Amino acid sequence: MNDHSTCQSCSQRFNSVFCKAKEEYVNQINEQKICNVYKRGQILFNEGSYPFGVYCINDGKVKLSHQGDDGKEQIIRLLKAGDVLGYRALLSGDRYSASAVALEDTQICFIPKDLFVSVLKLDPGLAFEMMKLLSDELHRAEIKLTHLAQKPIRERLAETLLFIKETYGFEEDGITLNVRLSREEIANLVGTATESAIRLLSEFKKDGMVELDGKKIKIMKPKELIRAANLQD
Amino acid sequence: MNDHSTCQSCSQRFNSVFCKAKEEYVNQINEQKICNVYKRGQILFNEGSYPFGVYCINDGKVKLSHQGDDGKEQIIRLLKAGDVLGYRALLSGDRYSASAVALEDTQICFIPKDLFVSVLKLDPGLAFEMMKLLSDELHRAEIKLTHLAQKPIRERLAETLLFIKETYGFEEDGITLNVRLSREEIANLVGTATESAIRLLSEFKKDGMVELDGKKIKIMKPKELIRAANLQD
DNA sequence: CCAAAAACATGATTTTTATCATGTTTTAAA
DNA sequence: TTTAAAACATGATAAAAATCATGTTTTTGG
Repeated sequence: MNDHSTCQSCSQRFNSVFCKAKEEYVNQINEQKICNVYKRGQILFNEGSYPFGVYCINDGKVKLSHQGDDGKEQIIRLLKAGDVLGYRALLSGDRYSASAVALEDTQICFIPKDLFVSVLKLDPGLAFEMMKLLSDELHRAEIKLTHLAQKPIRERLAETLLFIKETYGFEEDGITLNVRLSREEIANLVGTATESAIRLLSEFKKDGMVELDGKKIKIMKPKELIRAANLQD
Repeated sequence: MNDHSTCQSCSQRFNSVFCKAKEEYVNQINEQKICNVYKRGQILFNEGSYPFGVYCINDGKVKLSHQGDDGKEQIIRLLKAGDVLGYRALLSGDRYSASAVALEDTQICFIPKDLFVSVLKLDPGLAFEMMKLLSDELHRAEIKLTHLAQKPIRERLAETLLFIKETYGFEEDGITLNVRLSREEIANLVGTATESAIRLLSEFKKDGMVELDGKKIKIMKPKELIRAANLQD
């Protein structure tokens, strides 16, 4: 289960924030990190528990989601190889405000809190990268917030499909979204009822914009999808 | 218009992030900052323009808002004395993604980009404070995102009134919210149509939870308002 | 391979929310 | 002060979206 060699060089291969740290610190991190494999559906951490470090995805996919007051899941981020997670709560000095679950079998490195914090103190370059990362996330969250408040569900679903494409890309065929999400998960990403997401996806299919084959989603007409998302930026 | 002495000691008086910097840097900031007074309705900066530094509110109130794709305003933050703004775009290396407007006559210090960045590089304590600030904002944005996706407007309006109370507090009477916002601005904070916000406020009044006197809003039954907001946390 | 559960799909209905219309009140500028 | 514009208010209507109901298909564990 615990395999150092698996991601000995992960921070080099992928351009995670840790690449921006000074070499000596990168080496320190590589020595002390702990690598694990999480099966599809396994929980990395749970909303409400205390952070003991940060996670860096070596290979695989992870969803980060809030539990709404009525228990409904809201997916707030999708993560891929090279992405870091768990830093928000750690830097705030909070418990986790979201849960992280592997969307497929995933290799993940764990960097202990003390190491992370001490390197962050000694290396302004890494600190800047973290600030940039946080700023970018904040930006994304604010845009999403505005769209959630102002755009109809049809547009938000189109935008979500494009976002999934941006995040995980296509399979070798160049049209199939490279991730398997349930309709419920798509709904929880869009912020709508599952039935609504299903219905709209069927509409998109009827319009020829997508093709549906179980959890496989093929983007047939990207340009029309962009129009359906009604994006100005 | 430009008055150094006005807020010579602002970073001491209010507990802004800059207090956490080392004394020599605080002094440097105090020397180089530029203070201005903005009249109610005046723009500090506009969405799409480039940041040349960060702003620190010495006294007064500011709203930060996005322009939705159809031109509708979405207020994403309310700021008060001691708060810093403009750092998100600067740290991301972006243009401003939001506009800042004074809600009343407001004293604001401007700290040039180069100074801010150089102090940030030299002082890990300040860098940590900035990371904490960003993390907290990100947290707030994610919670708001979930509520926007999952809660009905009535609950969100109640929550917004409580949020205004948390941010600006009460007037001397202990019940009147200490800020004047138009119904439209309240709607743009809640994320709904102006008429809906007006209607719900009237309902709250009928239920005896608030009293309305023009733009003055009095919170008569805070506990019932908390119940109406249906907050678990 | 089979059975049960979960996920998907779609129609009908209800609820929520936005929009439109119209009148009143407040605010601000001449 | 007066007057036009903006903000506020509220009813009526339309549109959007959630919920409920029911059947089908796909997954998954034994």
